[in-house]
Amino acid sequence: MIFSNKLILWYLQNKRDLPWRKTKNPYHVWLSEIILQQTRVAQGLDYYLKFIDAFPTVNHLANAEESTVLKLWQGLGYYSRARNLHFSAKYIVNELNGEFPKTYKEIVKLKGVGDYTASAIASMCFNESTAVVDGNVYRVLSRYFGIDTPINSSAGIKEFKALAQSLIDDSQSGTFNQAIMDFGAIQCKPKKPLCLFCPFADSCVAFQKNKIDLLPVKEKKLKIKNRYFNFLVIKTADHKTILKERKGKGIWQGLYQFPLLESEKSIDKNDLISSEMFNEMFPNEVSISLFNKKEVVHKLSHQHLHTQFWIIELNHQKDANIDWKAIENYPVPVLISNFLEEYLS
DNA sequence: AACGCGTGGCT
DNA sequence: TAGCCAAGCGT
Repeated sequence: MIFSNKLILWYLQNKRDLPWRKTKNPYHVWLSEIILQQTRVAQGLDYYLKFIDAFPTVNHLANAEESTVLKLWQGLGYYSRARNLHFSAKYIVNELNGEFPKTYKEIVKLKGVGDYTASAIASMCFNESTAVVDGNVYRVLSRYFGIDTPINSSAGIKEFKALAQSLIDDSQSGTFNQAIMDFGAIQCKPKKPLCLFCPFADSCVAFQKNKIDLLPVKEKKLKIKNRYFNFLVIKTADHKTILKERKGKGIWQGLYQFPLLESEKSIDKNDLISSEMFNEMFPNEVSISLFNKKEVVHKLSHQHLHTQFWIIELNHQKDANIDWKAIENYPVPVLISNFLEEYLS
């Protein structure tokens, strides 16, 4: 039996029941695909339901404030996805007359939509025969065909895309794409794949050669950087504080946080008091205490943030204009929301 | 073309 | 535990 038929047969018996599979509404499918980029189904599912509820159509999304979109996205990570989603919703409403683009070529022009996402939407919603290549597809194909080209090399990206495209069932491309991804997620898992019950076992090169654990091949990982964050948590006598929006290019763009003093290494109270930033913000006497006796280490994929929360109480601060009760309306990183939960409990 | 971008689950 | 990985994309 040819690859696609065997795969789809497996899929029909094993597929997961997921809400975005009940529809061909391209806006809903688009939303689900953006949420699921580098994100597990279990983590993204609630966000999908919340977004569909808050923004039932692309018009609703386009008309929202960016901070509202980010607030709903809070906790999901990779926040550029939310900003690009919102940007593209406005583009669809304003430039495309509210009509979702219908071909791969047009869909891939949306900001935040690359080859994978455009292929997924085009195949699932518009029956265009464009093969998806995500982490699951790399794993399934590298194992089944015994390909050791690094999946994150430019040669590998081309090779696997062409291979996937050669295997796709043109008459049911959307089903094929979902099938190969579900197969990778459920059966051909990264660790401990279910080879003993696998319908492809007798023709899988990696299984036959006992190389399952060696594939796929991935080139070097990047080094993790340590950073030292000191948040100045201001509390005035009339229950006000300061939050600042993160601008620029780094992490958490568009999210809010307490005023931040970043240092080269961990600092103590004396270091804090003698810093330029501290003296500019607090020319008069204030009460300072370190909230977390042990450094909080917040781990991002590429940075470890060694964090201290300094509680600074004072009578009045001219820039402190956010009521403590209003903090919950602002989108904040998980690091900040974890602190707030502990501090306010 | 390599790197930056979050968070959480699994081993 | 520390590292790997997850329905990738932008620059």
